[in-house]
Amino acid sequence: MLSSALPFSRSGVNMSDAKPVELAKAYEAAQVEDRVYQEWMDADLFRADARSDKPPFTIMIPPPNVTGVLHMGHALNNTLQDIVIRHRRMAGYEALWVPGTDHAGIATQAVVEKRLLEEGTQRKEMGREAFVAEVWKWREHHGDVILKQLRKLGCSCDWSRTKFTLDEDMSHAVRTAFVRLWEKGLVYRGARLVNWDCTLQTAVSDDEIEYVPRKGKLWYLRYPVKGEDRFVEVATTRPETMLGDTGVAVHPTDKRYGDLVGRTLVLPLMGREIPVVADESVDPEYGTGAVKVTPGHDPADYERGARHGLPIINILEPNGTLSAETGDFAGQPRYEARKNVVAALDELGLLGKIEEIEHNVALSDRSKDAIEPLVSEQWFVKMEPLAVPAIAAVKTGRLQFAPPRWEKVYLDWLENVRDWCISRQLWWGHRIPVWYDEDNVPTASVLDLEIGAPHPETGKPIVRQDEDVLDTWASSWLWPFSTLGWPERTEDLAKFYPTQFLSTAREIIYLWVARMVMAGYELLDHLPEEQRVPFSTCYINATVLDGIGRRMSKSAGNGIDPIEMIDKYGADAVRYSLTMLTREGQDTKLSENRFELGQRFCNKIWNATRFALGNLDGVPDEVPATAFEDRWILSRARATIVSVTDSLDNYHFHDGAQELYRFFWNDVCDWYLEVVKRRLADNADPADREAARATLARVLSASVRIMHPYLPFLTEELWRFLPGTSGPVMVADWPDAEAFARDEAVERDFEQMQDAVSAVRNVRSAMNVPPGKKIRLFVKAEDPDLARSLDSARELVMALARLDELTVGPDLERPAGSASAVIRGGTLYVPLEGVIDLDVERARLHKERDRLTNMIGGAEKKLANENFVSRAKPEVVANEREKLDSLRGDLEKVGAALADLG
RNA sequence: GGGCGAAUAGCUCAGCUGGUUAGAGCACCUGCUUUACACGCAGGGGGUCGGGGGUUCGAAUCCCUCUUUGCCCA
Repeated sequence: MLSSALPFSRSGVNMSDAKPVELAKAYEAAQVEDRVYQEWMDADLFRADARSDKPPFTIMIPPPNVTGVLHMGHALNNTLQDIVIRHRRMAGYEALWVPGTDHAGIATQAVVEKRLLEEGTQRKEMGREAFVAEVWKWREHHGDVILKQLRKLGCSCDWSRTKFTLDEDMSHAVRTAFVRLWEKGLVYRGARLVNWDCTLQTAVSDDEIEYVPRKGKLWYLRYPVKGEDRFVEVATTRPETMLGDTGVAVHPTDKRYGDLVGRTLVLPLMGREIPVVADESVDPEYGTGAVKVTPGHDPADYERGARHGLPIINILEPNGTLSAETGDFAGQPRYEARKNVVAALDELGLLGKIEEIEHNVALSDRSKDAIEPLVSEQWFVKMEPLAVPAIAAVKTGRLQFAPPRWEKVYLDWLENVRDWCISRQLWWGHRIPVWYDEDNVPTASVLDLEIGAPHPETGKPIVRQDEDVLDTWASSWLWPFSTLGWPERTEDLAKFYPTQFLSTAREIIYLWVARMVMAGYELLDHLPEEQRVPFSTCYINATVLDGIGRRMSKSAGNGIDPIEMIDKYGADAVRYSLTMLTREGQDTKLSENRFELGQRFCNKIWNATRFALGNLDGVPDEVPATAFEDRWILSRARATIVSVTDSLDNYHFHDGAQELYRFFWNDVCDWYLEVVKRRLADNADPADREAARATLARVLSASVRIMHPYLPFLTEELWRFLPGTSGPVMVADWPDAEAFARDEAVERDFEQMQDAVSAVRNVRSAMNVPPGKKIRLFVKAEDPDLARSLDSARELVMALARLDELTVGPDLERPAGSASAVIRGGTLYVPLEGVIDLDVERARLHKERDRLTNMIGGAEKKLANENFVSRAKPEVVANEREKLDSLRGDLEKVGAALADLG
C-alpha cells in the first residue's frame, strides 16, 4: 500500500492492482482538502522562482489585519485572487502570490491593552518597551490566524515570502520612504486640527472615521451684545464647545444681522468679548443663521477663524476632559460639561429652545467614540505632488479599474486630496524616525541615532526620538514593493514588480489603492515611469451582504463564518458558490443554503468522474473521434475552453463559473455520459468502445484542468486517478483549445437530436408512459436535415428516448392512436394505442397552437410594417421572414395533428 | 448635501455594444432505485422585464423623470 502522504500518487490504492479505483459514493471534502494542501506544500508548489524564464504574474494580497479572522469578504476576495493565480500558473506564467498581514496599529494595541486591563495593569504602568514586547508576544500566540485560514480556503500563496508590516526589512522600507519624503520636503510637522479619538487618545485620519446618524439635540444659545440689551441667538449640537468660542459668524447678505457685523458680543460663562463677523460659508437657512465660531474644535470654524484672524482656544485635554481654558468647567468629562453648560446658561436665562434632531455624528472606526476635532502637533505628508502621477496612471490607462466606474471614485479623491496625517499617538507601530537635538531641531534618519550623538546638521547632541508612531497605512502603501525587498534592488523586485492584479474592496480605494500608486511612482524612481505603477488592474470586488441585504458585521451578529461553511460544505463548494453568486463589483446577498450549489456541483463532478474511471482502465491515448457524439462533445469542450479562458483573462469570474457548470453538468453529464454508456458496455463494438473511452478521457482531462482554479482540491484529487496524468494538476498545462476540433454542423445536428428526444420525453411524461416502457417513434421529417441528423443519431435517440423502434421518413402517415409533437423540420408520432388520453393530447396541442399563433401574429405585424422592412438591416428582415415561414409550417403541422384527433 | 449602483419568474441573480421564441440555480408541481450521482434523473407550471414619458421601424437593453432601495464620500 502506498501511504496517503506520498504526493500525487493514487493515495490509498495499490498501484499494482489492475482493478479500477474505488472512489467514495459521495465527494467528501473533509477527507481530501487538508491532505491535498499538505501535498502541495510538501512538493513546494507555491514557491515562485525569481530566476525563472517564464513571464511573471504577481499578486500582492491585501494584507489583512494581524488581529483579524476570516470573514466572507476575505473568503471572496482571496478566492478570486487564488483563481487568478492558479489560472496564470497553469497558463505558463511564473506566478507569485505574496501573503502577509499588517500590524494594524490601533486595533492591535487596543486588543492587547484590553487584555492588560483584564489582568489589572495598563500600558503606561509597563512602559513603552515592555508594552511593545507584550504586543509581540501576543502576535506570536494569537496573530496571523487568518493566514492559516487562507490555507483552508485553498489559497496558493507563496508562504516562504510571507510578510508582516513590522518585520525588520519592512521597517527599513518604511524608514527609507519617510526619509526620502523628508528630504524632498514632502513630510512636515505642524499644529493642525485633527480628528481626535479620546478613548484611544490618538489622532486618526479622515478615512478612519464613519458618520453615523444619531438622534441629538440642537440647542439655541443667546449671546448678549456688548453694551446693549439684546442677544444674538446661535444654534449648536455641541453646547460645551461654546467655552472655546472666539466669534460669531453670519452671512454677509443676511438682513437680520446686517447691523451686528463688527459689533462685540460677550460670551456667557466665560465673559470673553468676541466679534460678529460676516462669512460667506454660513448657511442662513440653518438654525438662526448665526453660528458660533469655535476654531479649536470644528473644521469649518477652523477655516472661518483663519479667515477672520480669530484666536484658537483648546478646551479639551487628550482624554476628553475639559482643559484649564474653561474656568469652572475644567476637569469635567465632555458630556458632563455639556449638561452643566446647558444648565448654567439656562440659569442665566440665556438658553433658547431645544430641538430634537437627527444628525450625522463622526465616530472613530476603532473605538466607536465620537471624534473630537482638536488642534495638535502632528506629522503630515504633502499629497498634491504625489497625486499628480497617480492621476496620470489612470488617465493613460496604465492602471485600469475593474469594473471601470471605480476609476472615477479614485480620481475624485486624488483630485481633491488633502494632506495625510501620518502620526499616531500609539506605541505599536513604526516609530517616527526623527530625532531632536537640545534645541528641538529635528532630523530624519534611516538608521537609529544614538542619544548623545551629534545632530548631523547642528552638531549638537541628540536628546530624544519622536514619541509618535506612523499610521499603519504608511507601511501598507509600500506593500507592492517592500514585500519584494525594496529599497534593496533584489532579484524579486526586478522579476516581480510591477504586479498585475490587485483585488480589494471599494472602501479602500483611497486608504490604500491610491496611496500605493502614489508610493510606486514616488519611490520606484530607478524604474522608467511606465514601470512604476504597482499593479495594472485593480479589481474592486463585491460586498457580501447577508440574506436580507445588510452588511455582515460582528456587532449585528449576521455574519456567516466561512470556516464553518468550509467544514460543512467543503472549501471548493464555498469558493464556487461565492464566485457564482458574485457579479463583478455588484453587492451580493448571501445566505447559508447558497453553498449547496457548490456542494452539488462538486458531488456531480466527483460522481461523473467516478463513473468514467470505472471504464477508463488502459484507455488508449488518442483515437480519432468519428462518432457523432464524440465530435459533438469535443467541439463543445473547445468552445468551453475558449470561453472560460477568456473569462479568466478578463477577470469575469462569474461568467467562467457559469460556463463550467453548464458545460460539465448539461453537456458532459446529462448528454454525453448518457449517450456514451451503451458504447462502454462489454458487448459494444471494441473499436467503437476504444474511441468512446479515449474521448471521455480527453474531455475529463480538459475539464478537470479548466475547473482547477475554481475547485482546486476536488480537481487535484480526481486528477491523480485520471489515466495518463503525472504530477499535480495544479502545475499541469492549461488545456489548448486548438487541440479540440470545432464542428458547428455536428453541434447543430446534435441540438436537433436533443429537441427530438426532449419532445418524446415530454409526450411520455404527459401520457404517463412508465419510464421503463419502450415505445415506438415515427418521425415525419419534411426537412432532410432532420432526417439526416436523426439517422446519424439513430441509436442515441433510441437509447435516450427509450424506443424499441424508430422510423423516419419524409411522408409518413400518422399511426392510429398516437400522440404527436412538432419540432423544427418535422412531426413526431408516438403510437400509444389504448394509453393515450385524448383530452390531454388536445390540451397539449392547443397550447402549442396558441403559442405559435401568438408568435406568428407578432412576426406578421412586424413584416407588415413598411418602416421595418425598409429600415431594419436586411439580415434582420430576412431572419424574421424565415422565422415566420418556420412558425407557419409548425402551426400547420399542429393543426394537422389536431385534425387527426377529430 | 455630493457621487455611484440596483429594481427582470416566489427567492438569488444572468441577459455586453437595441433585432432569432427573456435565461440559470433554488423553491414549487408530476413521475422515477434508468449501467456515476436522490448533493440524483426526466417532465412541467411560473415573469412582458419598478411607474411614467421619450428616441427608434424596433427597447428588459439607449435618454429623461418619478418611486423604492443599497453603497461610498462630506
